[in-house]
Amino acid sequence: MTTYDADGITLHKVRDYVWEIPQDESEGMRAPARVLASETLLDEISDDMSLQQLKNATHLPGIQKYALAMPDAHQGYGFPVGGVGATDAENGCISPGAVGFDINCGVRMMKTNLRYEDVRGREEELVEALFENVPTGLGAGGIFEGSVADVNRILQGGVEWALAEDWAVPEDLAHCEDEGKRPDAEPSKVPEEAKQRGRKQVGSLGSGNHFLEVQRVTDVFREDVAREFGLVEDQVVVLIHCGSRGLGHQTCQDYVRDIEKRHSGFVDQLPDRDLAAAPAGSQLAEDYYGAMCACINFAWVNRQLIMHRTRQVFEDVFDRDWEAMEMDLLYDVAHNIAKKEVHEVNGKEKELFVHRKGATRAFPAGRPELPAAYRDVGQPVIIPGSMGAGSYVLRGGENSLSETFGSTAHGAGRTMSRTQAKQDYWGGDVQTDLREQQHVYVKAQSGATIAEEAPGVYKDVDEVVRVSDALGIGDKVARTFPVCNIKG
DNA sequence: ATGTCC
Repeated sequence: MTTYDADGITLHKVRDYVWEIPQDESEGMRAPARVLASETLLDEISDDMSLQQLKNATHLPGIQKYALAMPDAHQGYGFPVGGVGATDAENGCISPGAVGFDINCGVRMMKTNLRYEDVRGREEELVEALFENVPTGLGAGGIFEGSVADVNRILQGGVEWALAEDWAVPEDLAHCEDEGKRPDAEPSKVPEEAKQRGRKQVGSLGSGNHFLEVQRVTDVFREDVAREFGLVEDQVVVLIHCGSRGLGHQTCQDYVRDIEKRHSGFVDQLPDRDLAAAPAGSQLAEDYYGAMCACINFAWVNRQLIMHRTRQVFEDVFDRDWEAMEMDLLYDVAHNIAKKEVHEVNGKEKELFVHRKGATRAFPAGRPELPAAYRDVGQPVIIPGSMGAGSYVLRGGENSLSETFGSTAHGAGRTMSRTQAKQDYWGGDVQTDLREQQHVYVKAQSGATIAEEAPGVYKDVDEVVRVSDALGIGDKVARTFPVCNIKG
């Protein structure tokens, strides 16, 4: 048997791109763990704490089948980014650390009918107009600023609120995961302080790896699926990557603390306090789930307002109505989320909390959750790469339901810490190189953010996507390359 | 990721 030794953790090769850490009950593992990666990616994944964190995740009560690391996995808070963990929704647990601090950090892609030649030569103008109109960075305010009562309406209604306030058209809802609204949202369970922070953050990009990028489609791999998605070579598209800002962060933080306090016995059984989980059925598990669903709605509204503002910017720059430019939403996918979903486990349908932290839902054709537009083809999966490498659109793969609880990767995944990146790169140089060598126009609030997000700090997104495609969990449909990018 | 320290 082929094995891979990673500093005290031995993985057994199950088949190409599938590696397993066998269950050791004496250690308290309640299931095996699996890493979906090529050996190249495994070399990078085993370089940080992510394999130990993945092993720790198998200790979560009620964990089903195996804890999973996607090809882009790297270490996170308690639970790896690029991790998937499904727990029994009745007798298991829910873990905020396995969702992530940025609840419903995610990405949406908006199409246009513009061609690359329509924007080439106007990058500077476009990037300036976007930077002027879309709030970026910390403390920049939001496109919409309201009262706590407004925040409550957003938390409850999701994109339905945006539609009622003329920040959306009905087609936007029809092209968003869950139609842009988690019905399980309980705004009353979101901490007051989180709502206060959220008041001024509705329609704001934030900082770190969040960005808005105009891109062009460079490659189409599956013509039939691309046609269904409305994607063609040379088409201009817009990618928006951001989350629930301080509101989601505060909510996660408060619930982790509460869980550690009120379920200390339960948490003490786990190998890492940062994995803190509330037992399914407990009041706190219910409260966290309701609050998290509300934060999910907030993040969808956040991306919706940014997208709608982008339509207005394009109207100004290109002097045409956005409808005439066919600026329609392709899809919006969550990257940090836990959801009640029904999956088959040992031949039986079971309701699970599927934690996807830095992982994308990748449902194939036929799943009832999919919107009408994609029910017969499979959902679009959007995987941002780096500013120098481009991004991918995939289609939920047939094998995802049996292999990954309907999930695949979410990005390139970092290989270098932010601190290290700022030592190795200078923002101004990265910006100049991108412009002169790759014709990519970047504008950011802070040079440090550009350094932190230098293309060199990321894994090879082509390799991540190649593995997803080979495993049949997410099929390659199209590739894009940046035109211009704004960030915090 | 994040009013990058309650």
